[in-house]
Amino acid sequence: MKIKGNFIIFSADNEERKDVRRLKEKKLQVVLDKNNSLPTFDISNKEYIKKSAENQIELLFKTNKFYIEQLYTWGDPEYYTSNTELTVTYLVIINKKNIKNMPDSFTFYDINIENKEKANQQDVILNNGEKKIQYKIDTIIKRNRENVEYTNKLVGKSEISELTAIIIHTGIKRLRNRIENTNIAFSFLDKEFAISELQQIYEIILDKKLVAANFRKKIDPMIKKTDKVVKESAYRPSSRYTFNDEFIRNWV
Amino acid sequence: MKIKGNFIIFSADNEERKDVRRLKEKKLQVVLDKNNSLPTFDISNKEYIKKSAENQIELLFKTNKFYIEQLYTWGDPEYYTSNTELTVTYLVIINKKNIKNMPDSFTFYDINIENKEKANQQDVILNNGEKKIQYKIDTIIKRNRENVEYTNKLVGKSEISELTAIIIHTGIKRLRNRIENTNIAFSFLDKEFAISELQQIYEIILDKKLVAANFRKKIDPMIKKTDKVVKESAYRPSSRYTFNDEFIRNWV
DNA sequence: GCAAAAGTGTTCGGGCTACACCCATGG
DNA sequence: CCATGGGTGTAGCCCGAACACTTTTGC
Repeated sequence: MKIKGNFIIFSADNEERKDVRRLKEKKLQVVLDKNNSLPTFDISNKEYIKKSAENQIELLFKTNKFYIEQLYTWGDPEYYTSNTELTVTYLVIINKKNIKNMPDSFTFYDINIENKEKANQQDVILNNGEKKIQYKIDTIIKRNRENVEYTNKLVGKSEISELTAIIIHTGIKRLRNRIENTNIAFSFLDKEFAISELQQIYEIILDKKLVAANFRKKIDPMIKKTDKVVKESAYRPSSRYTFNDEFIRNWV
Repeated sequence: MKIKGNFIIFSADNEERKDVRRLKEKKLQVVLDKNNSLPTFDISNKEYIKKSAENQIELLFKTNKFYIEQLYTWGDPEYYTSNTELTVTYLVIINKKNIKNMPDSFTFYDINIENKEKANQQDVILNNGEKKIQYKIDTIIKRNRENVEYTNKLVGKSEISELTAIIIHTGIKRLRNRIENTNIAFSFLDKEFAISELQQIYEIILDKKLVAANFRKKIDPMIKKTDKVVKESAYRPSSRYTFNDEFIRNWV
């Protein structure tokens, strides 16, 4: 049986400012290889699988600063045109500023998800500036006493494979879960950041606007104020904060 | 590379009554094969991996009523004495009353977790009536800005393999998460049940006593009252309830 | 009557939401 | 001076925790 590992790599990048004076807006991004597939790695027989994954990320981006966790193992032969039969996916969060090098074939695509009213179908547009990849995903929910089962289907044809679309979908769901229960949000940012930057990470992952005053209070125990002050916009400068290492939550 | 699938199968059984008049107490149980290992299945190249897992459970227990979800894929060669190099684990919840048949080599072990005060070490005792398997698990937590990493280690020697111990540990953690966010609790019970039975499922999974009055209110939207009344104990009979199919939550 | 379990109601506090309001900045 | 972002305070609401209390049953 042939096994492959692959990565769903998320990052958050600043878009162009709408107005010189205003804040930069962040976008959630994902890395695709040039053939619209996810970056892969080989699972060596002699190496701890997570170590293989970590080593590959270090090799690809020449940094050891990133978040990584196992996402899911896929084994539906229908998804494949290749002869791989099992794919172990790792979810990675990386701050672009830590990337020292990257294969030419990789590009970061902005993720835009539309059709939010219709929860069972999502229109996704991936955009790397040069190329746009569009697709629709249906979510079918089967509920009964024994189970709640989600099945995702790619609707129609797309440049992207069904498995890739489903992995992106599953990855975003995992991010949404993790951002509420862990400190993953900080992995998107520099060591020191403005609260508004952190809020933007929450907003792009949860895909909704948050009230700044309330957000500030909610994340207060997770952060520490530094004595540094930086101007993000043309307006009042903000203090820089860091992650509070003493913060403990019942991480799941 | 050699791949195996295996199962961490949970069930809840009634213990002996302490007093004829009192309620039966439930115990969380797990299935082990006779060599203290977890039941396995073969991952066929031609079959959807989840289907392989489901088919095997159906074959082993002669029922199609069970809950199943993928738990994790393990690949640390240190864990193995055998020549398997990758193990995909599925978590299964089964109500014993639905089991029509079972291999002789399987037994259900009660799970007792002690040393609760010391959160970083757990004493586990598995007991099937005839045999007791004891072991200790250490949880090492590494926290930093990029990650919160849990590493579990089997302390000392045990009749159970380290991977098996870790899978049980991980399975219980998953159950705890799922019981708060999904309807898995109902998979342990008959279609119709008393609220106290449901509460016992929550209690054995969360490993703490709950206040009946509050529990009742909390789960009220998830259940429907039937007109059936049954005596569980020698005292006031309870109404039977069923899962409310209309109940919708943001299942993760 | 009593103990245990089924079931209802009330109070309290913490956390989230909404929102008013202040300060700081530069165009 | 005004738009925008940084930052504080407060009032209302919902939900969970604690607990008092009633009802039902068998011994």
